[in-house]
Parts: sequence; structure tokens; C-alpha cells
Amino acid sequence: MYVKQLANKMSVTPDTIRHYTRMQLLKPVRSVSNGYQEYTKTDQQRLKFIINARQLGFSVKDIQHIITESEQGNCPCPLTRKLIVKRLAETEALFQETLKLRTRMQAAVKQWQSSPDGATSADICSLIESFVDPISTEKNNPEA
Amino acid sequence: MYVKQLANKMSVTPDTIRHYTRMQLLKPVRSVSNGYQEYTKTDQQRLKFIINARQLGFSVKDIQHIITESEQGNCPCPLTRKLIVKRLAETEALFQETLKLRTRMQAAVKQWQSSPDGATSADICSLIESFVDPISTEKNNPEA
DNA sequence: AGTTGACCTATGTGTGACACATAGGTTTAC
DNA sequence: GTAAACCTATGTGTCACACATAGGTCAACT
Repeated sequence: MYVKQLANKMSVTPDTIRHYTRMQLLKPVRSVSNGYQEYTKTDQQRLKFIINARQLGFSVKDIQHIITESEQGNCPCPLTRKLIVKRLAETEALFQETLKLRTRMQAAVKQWQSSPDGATSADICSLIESFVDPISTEKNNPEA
Repeated sequence: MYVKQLANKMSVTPDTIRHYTRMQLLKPVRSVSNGYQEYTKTDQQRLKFIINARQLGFSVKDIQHIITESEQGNCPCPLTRKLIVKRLAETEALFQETLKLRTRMQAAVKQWQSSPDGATSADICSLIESFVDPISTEKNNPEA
């Protein structure tokens, strides 16, 4: 099976499969006749595993480690548990940051709806320059 | 003022300042005597602007465009309004994705607390392999 | 055969916003 | 004068692929 066919079957792009192949996660055999990569059923199963793991927030390198552990005959489950705790903490942090960013942006959009364009020459963009972040200013307003 | 001093004053890393400099957002003058970049007060003000804009979710390229618009004598505010709407939509999408990922990960952690390590030889990691996503399976369980 | 055209492939480079590694210059103390 | 501490510039690495390029394959058709 060539890369395109496997890609279609697994709903990913050929580039994604090539990427995993370059990372040594998939080990296709190069066809003698035309030099194309030939993916076996084992590659297909492994790709499924990679996709599942990616869905759970593991990095490609994480997956590499898990597979290596498994291939060395060790049970990868302890490593898997350790890694997901770490990734979950990162995701939690990203979530909180994104939430705050969204709030800031929404506040800016709202404020700018009723702000004039202001052609002050001293600054670059009066909208950005005059935006007061309601979060970082929270309960800390010197005007209060 | 050299890069380190400006970095300390603005609470960013020298690398960040060098990055903006390479992007032509800052325009320090190279000292004749030692070849170091010398940042002026104008650079400092501009850096403040960049930091503010980054806090609002603008990309460095966005900021580049806004500055260019301003330097060409045009009011950058319409552009700024247009860009933030676009970035807010992206942030909203990222937020939703991160939320879903977090939920998935939390479910996995919870499920794996009471799962045995399982030394099945057929799969790579039984935990990952047996994880059932409660989101993508939602209301769609063939077992029901 | 030859050839056209559709489709496929491998490889190298680009993305974003910096962080890091390297090599070397500057400055101050001694 | 020299050693140590500190600073600098430049190039490369990060992450998970997407994209651009150049060229090969294959079936149909002349």
C-alpha cells in the first residue's frame, strides 16, 4: 500500500504519514521497482495508535518513547500515565491562557466599537495604545 | 542602550528583542566602536507597543502591517479592527479545541486510575488502545 | 512505439515566535 | 597584563506538519 492510499483510509494527509515515517514511527519498505514506500498492515495499526495517542494530547516524541518502551519488552503503561499527567497540566495552562486571551480580545472588540479612530500622531495605533486590559487591571485600578 | 538593558526594563528576553529586530520592527543603530545594537527611546516605545499588541492576540506579522500602515500616513485603526476580529475567531476555535482536549485527557486520567496495566502483547499500550473517548462517542454508542 | 495527461512520489524548505548553542568581544578587578 | 564575569551577534533548533519543486508511473489513445 502506498502513502496516498493509507492516508485516505486513515483520514490523514500523505504528509502526515511521511512525517511519522521520517520520525521512524512507521517503517515502510522501499519498493525495489519504483522506490516508493510500501506500508504494511502493521504500519496501518501503528498509525491508528499514533492518531489515537495524538488525540489524547501526546506529542509525537511521547509516542516515540512509548513505542520504544513497548518494543524493549517493558510495559509502557507507567510511562503513559506519567506523560499524560504532564501533558494535562500543560493543556490546563494553555486552556487558562486562552480563556484569558479570549476575554481580553472580546473586551477590546467591544471597547473599540465605540472608540473613534483617533488620529493622534504621537502613537502608532490609538486603539491598541489606549486599550486598558480589564483583567490585569482587575481590582488594581489606581483610579479607584 | 544595549539589548540586555532594554530587555530587563521591558521584562522580555534579549532574544525576543533580537527577534523583533530581525523582523525589522525595531531599528537600532549599530555602534561603530563595538558593533553592538543601540536601542533608542523610540525603539523602547515601539517595543512597548509590540508587547501590548501581542497581549491582545495580534501576530508579529499583524503588528508589522499595522506599523507599516501607520508609517505610510494612513490610519491603522480600520486594519486593527479587521485583524482582531479574525484573531478572535481563531482564539475562539483554539479555546474550544483546548477545552475538548482537556475534557478528553481528564477522562483518560480518570479511567486509567482504575485500569490495570494490561500486558497484552498484541497492542502497544493497552491504556491508550482501550481508551474510549466520551466526546466523540457521545450519544453514538453502538452498544446502547 | 510514442505520447499525452492525470496522478502519484520523494525530498527539501517554510511556518511562528522565539529559545538555545556557539564563538567570540568587552569590561572591570586585580 | 590577564583572568573572570558578562555581554554580544549569528546560526540553528523547536513542533507538527504543509507546501513547493522536480520528477516518476500508469493507463488510454494515436
